[in-house]
Amino acid sequence: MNTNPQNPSAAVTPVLRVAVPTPLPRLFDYLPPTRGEAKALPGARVRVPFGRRSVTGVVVETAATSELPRERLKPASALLDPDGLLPADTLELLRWAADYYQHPVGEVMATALPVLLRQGEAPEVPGVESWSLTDEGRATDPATLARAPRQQQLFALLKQQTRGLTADEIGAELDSWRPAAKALVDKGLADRRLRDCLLAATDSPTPAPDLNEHQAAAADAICAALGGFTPLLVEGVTGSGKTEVYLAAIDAALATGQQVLVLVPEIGLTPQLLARFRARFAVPIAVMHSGLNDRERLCAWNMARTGRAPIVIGTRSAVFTPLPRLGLIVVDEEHDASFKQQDGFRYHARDLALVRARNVGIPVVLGSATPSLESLANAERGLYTRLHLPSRAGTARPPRVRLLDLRAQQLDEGLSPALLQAVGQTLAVGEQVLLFLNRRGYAPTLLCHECGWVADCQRCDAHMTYHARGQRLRCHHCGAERAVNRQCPDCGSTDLRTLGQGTERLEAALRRHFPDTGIVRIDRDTTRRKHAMAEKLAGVHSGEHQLLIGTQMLAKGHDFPGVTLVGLIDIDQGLFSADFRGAERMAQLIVQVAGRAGRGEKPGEVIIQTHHPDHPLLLTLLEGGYRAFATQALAERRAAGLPPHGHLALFRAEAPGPEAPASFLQAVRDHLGSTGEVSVLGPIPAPMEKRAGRYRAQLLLMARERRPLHAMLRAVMPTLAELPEARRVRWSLDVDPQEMF
DNA sequence: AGCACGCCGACT
DNA sequence: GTCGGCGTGCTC
Repeated sequence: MNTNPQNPSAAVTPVLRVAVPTPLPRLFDYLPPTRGEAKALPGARVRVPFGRRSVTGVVVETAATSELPRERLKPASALLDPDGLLPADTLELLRWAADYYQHPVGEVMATALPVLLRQGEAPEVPGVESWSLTDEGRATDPATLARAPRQQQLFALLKQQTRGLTADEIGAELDSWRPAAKALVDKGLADRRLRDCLLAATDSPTPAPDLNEHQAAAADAICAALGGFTPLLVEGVTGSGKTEVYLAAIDAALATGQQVLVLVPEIGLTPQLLARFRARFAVPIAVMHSGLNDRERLCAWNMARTGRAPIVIGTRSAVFTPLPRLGLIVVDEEHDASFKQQDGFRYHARDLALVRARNVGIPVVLGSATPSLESLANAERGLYTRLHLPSRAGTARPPRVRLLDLRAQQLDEGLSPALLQAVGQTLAVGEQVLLFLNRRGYAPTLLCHECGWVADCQRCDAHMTYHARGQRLRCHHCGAERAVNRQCPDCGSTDLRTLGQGTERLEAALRRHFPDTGIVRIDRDTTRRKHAMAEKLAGVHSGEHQLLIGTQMLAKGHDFPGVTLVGLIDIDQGLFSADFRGAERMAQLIVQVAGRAGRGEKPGEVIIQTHHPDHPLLLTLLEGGYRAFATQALAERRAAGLPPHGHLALFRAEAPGPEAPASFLQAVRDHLGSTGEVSVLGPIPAPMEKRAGRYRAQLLLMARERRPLHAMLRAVMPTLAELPEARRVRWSLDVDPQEMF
């Protein structure tokens, strides 16, 4: 039915090999659209019939023949991008990633495209919606809005910015501003119009500051590498001025007309960072983060694709952004776990940045105060150029770190007398204190003192956390929530006690000890509201709060110049993590938290409370710093054959009952076959077997060399979806897993 | 994943 | 008599 008798050249008509958004791990072949003369090029989207549906796919390649007989091929119904869409290097990266992570190529293509393009819309958008003052508004005295403070605030904001502000930009400054915007529009003072989505270039760029000798050497090394593939690892202690090094290198790349891609961790994309980039460069910047709406995201993506955005800053998924003149990639805080996607297409953006830089032939800069062991190993093998920023920029000096032995100490809600004393002294001289505890809520356990009953989550293998605010029990793994029991459900006793400390309890204890001190707690519970985080941080900077309590939210990115004392309340559970990466994460966390101390003029002090002051991790970290820890940890990984001295792949499966995951993974194991080069562990239940009512199991593959592991995966993956056991479970493969749960 | 087909239980 | 449960098969 598909042979066209009027077209004698049908035999030479190319076949389009199309990535279709489906979990099936292969391409689908189509004939070119019968109408329209433009040729469908690789990278262009096509509308194709797929089963009974019509979907948007991406042409990955064209071929002379198909494995299927031609008469079984359907023609594509439309070519959506006659002039192409994804450039060759982006397509190459996506195909490479689909193969490396053994993820269905159609889903990989789909994750790389903004939603609107997935839905078939045209890439060129007229602009993003923005609000600006009308001529009438500009001529209006703000005092006339005195009775409507919200409108007045919005008015003042719009007055500063003639090109208009998007919802995202207004939202960063004002809460619930939409009614005010509507009121201003109704009065004719403001209107909604379309503008481009770029962060405007500044008219007067801030001149580059003088770099110290280490910064200058690092920047020079990056600049010298421009034009060829070179990975560079910038190891800079907290406060050593890594960002200035990036900025200098970016400046050099921009000067030659190239584009620069900057990848940052999820929480790293702060207004402060953007302000810094914006103040420095006389070019517009495209920002790609989760706060954008679909149209804004497409607009930014298209600005990058068409070369109109010289700088693109984004989180993980920005690594796939098409950039025709890409000359440099920067991955800031390269050790950060948020570069690895933890569900669906489980790619690592840092690793893909390396692949992309190699494909394109450009330098890639990885920066961190606490580099991942993977990157350190590559540096040691001579694969990366290693650049050091050993000293803090300016006058700031490294903090003094002290272990505080908790054994046999009289603790008050987990606080030792020595720490309390140090906190008191620091507050007394008008300096700020940061206390870190990686556990939110009041107490992690609610226990019956009569019979030993513990409040457990019904759907997870976990205790409920007691939250004093609202008297609720919450499961931090599935989100289940219920009122706290008044009586033990087993024995009826009313003597229910809370065990252990969370940040909420710590806050209560500290308010008792320091009633006259401004105390602020920063964790997921206190920053849920939209601008709560920004407000709390502002309160810290203004000096309204002197004592900060927080979870690891506080450990990353934020700069607190007034903090001179940092206390880590309880690091012990992190010392004995079941995950082989636990020690690395713990060391990074300690160093990053400690780095919050004394970044201003005054020297800092760090106190680490522990029941294990002789723990080798702590001793090594204190005596030799992160470098010494890393050297030792790498030796241990080598001995155990673990990454980076070995390679892992993890099959996970989950189902409502415990049997199905185990039998599916056993079937996978049976299909893997055996080679001496890959060892297979499992199936074993996940460390927390039951979570959100589902039972989880895993099968771990370990190999010294990557090649036999990937060969095995490639051989087995196409058959797994066909297994009858696969129908009974949700399953996935995680290549280079970061977390083992 | 969708989406349809197909063959068995309780309802207007 | 049908509406609908989820098993199984297919998607160029």
